[in-house]
Amino acid sequence: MAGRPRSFDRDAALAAAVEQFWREGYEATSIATLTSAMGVSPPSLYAAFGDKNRLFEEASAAYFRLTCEGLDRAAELPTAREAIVRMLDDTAHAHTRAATPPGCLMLTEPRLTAQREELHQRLLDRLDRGVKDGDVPPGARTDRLASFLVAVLRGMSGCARDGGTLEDLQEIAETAMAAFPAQPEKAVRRPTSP
Amino acid sequence: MAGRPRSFDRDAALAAAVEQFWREGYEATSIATLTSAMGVSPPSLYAAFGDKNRLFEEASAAYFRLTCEGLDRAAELPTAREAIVRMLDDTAHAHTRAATPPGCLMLTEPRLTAQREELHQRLLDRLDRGVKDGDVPPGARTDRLASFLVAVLRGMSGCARDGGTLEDLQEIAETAMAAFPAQPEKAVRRPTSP
DNA sequence: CCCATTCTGTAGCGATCACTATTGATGTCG
DNA sequence: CGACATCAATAGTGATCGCTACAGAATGGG
Repeated sequence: MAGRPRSFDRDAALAAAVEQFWREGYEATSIATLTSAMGVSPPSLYAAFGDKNRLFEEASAAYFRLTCEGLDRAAELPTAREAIVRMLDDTAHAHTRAATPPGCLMLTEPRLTAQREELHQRLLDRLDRGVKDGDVPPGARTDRLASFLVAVLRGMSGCARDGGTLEDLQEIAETAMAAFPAQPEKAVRRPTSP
Repeated sequence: MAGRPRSFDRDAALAAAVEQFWREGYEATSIATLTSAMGVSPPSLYAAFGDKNRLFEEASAAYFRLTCEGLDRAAELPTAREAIVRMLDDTAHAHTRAATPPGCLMLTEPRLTAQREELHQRLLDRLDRGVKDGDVPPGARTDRLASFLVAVLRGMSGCARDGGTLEDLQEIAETAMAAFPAQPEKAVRRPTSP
């Protein structure tokens, strides 16, 4: 009932697939480049991962899981502002690491709309928690802010793809944070009319 | 010395090519879809436009020219803030028009890095003019601001590609404008120490 | 050992890729 | 009209696409 064991590390092969999809995107990545990068012949690839679509789904899910771990760690910071700053800075680093392709698979790949929506939701959740905790002003449009942040993240990814450096991305993030609503003061000062 | 005249409108065919590249990108657009959309047989296409690369260059150049016309019109507004607001709003409309594909060819296509650099330069020029005109504070980091704005534009394009509406994009633009430096006051008030 | 089972590599499937040789149609010229 | 120049359409180039049939190699159970 037992047959010949597979001769390659499935996780390592998947990681190689992640990198390929990350670097070139789904459409531009061919089975030939995948088999070459993964060190696996086509029949083995299809036996282990199904078809190109399912391999991509598994690869993007693995990528997404890692990304979310970073987001969750940043979200634990005491205030929403600190959490968002950390997320943006982590992103700047992740998009410009020499060991990995520039930019972000999740933010670039057209078919990963669902992942981007989940990213939006996670940002929104952290912002709403900030409102509840009192470190974000109660009138803040958290939904708009989350959409804005997703747009900025996307812009950072694109900038990295175009050769932007870590510093370039950090400057974008820093500039974007100027749009973050100011911390509410303990006593709200009523503006005086002229 | 004169031969048979071409039986199709070159400009109309180019416009159809622009739309195809705009909708699907360079790689995903095949000669077959182009000839179908342009109403031209392959040999005619190659005779009139060279190869796929040169057709794309001509198409993206035409797209870019139209985009720049809009930017130049917006740049004529009296202050840099007004100009940028207008640019963002025009972009929101252009990315969500029903008659054209969602998003932006220039901001999405990987190989159009040069066009994005020129966009950055145009934004920077307008911001620097704002500093010279006095409607942007002299200490403003216009280069960072321009990079930030390109990132936001890219984010808006991506949002539109994911199905974002005109209102979604306008909210992103409005939120981004909170990062625009405040108009300098006539008399600078020195902050008092506590 | 033999057999069943599962993996591996070669080799190739039909379809599509960007692109073009060939042939015939259609125009302007003398 | 005939000569010539240019375009258009069919058909097909070799290469590559995603994917798989087939045959040999490596395991565990009897």
